[in-house]
Amino acid sequence: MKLSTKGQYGVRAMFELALQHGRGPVSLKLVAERQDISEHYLEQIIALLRKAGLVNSIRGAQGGYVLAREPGEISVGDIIRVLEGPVAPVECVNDDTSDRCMRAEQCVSKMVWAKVKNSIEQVIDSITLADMCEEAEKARFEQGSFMYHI
Amino acid sequence: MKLSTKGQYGVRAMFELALQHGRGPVSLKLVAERQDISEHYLEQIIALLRKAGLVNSIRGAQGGYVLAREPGEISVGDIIRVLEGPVAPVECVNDDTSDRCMRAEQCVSKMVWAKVKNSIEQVIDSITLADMCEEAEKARFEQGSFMYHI
DNA sequence: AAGAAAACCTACTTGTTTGGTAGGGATTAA
DNA sequence: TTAATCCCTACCAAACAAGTAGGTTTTCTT
Repeated sequence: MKLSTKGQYGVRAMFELALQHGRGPVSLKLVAERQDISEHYLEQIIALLRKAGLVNSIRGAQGGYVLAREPGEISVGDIIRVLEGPVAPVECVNDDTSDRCMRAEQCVSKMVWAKVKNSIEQVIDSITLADMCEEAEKARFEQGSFMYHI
Repeated sequence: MKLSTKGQYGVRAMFELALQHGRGPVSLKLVAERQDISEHYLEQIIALLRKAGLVNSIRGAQGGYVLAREPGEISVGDIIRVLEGPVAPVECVNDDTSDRCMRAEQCVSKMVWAKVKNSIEQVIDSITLADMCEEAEKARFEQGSFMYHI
């Protein structure tokens, strides 16, 4: 049940863009620096997010990336699905797959995976970048005490 | 957010043992056949479950495996943690790791992963093999109509 | 017009994991 | 004693992860 760095980096990069939202394009260099991610690797990740329509790019000097929608309109789930594929823990509970379940016993395990899938989706689809920004703002005021009550 | 076949096969094998619970040892051959899993591969998987104390083995002819505890005392989470490691979607929310979070921003994403982790754990720790058997029994009576309302 | 800052692109690399297979040895019921 | 069964180590091919390398193209600034 692991997330690859692609998903992690992607969320962190998008969060960084959300923090700067409304203040013009942000260069990848800055994002990579602030989030401590290899710039070149991040380039490949953000290319996927661009193709998926979650960010827009501005080329040339002083260019960079901006969120394609408001931070409140982009959820963690949107980002993860682009970078990691569908959240189904096993293939057979994936909506895209027309995979038939052959026996009743398998159905029972399938039900377990479906429950896992739903609970994950409920979490990641309910948290938007705006929520994360708000949380960060809150943390800033609480002066680090935040770290102790995650 | 994928589960490897190891986890899937493991749960299905344990479920099979639960169905036969109380009726003596079940050979790996039978389990593999019924669940359509490579016997040799399953051998490696069940070895891990044995070392973790979830099943006991009886060697020799007419031997096999039995659950080490009652089906109601073994959760899906117990099985998955043995075969897939801790359920933390990212390393930094793993209890075993003494990984310090360096910046407040990272904390925000960390909080997201912690929520995901908790919701997964709540599901897999609350479903026992006994629950799965009960569900299978129910499905048997509903004569296949079960398949359509997962 | 020149230079630099940026996005964009394809290919390569290195190590790890996955999902097994091969080939035996040890134990025990019949 | 023999067949069924668990037990063990080693090996393997393919895929994936997490980057690096080395460019091209676009556009702002001077």
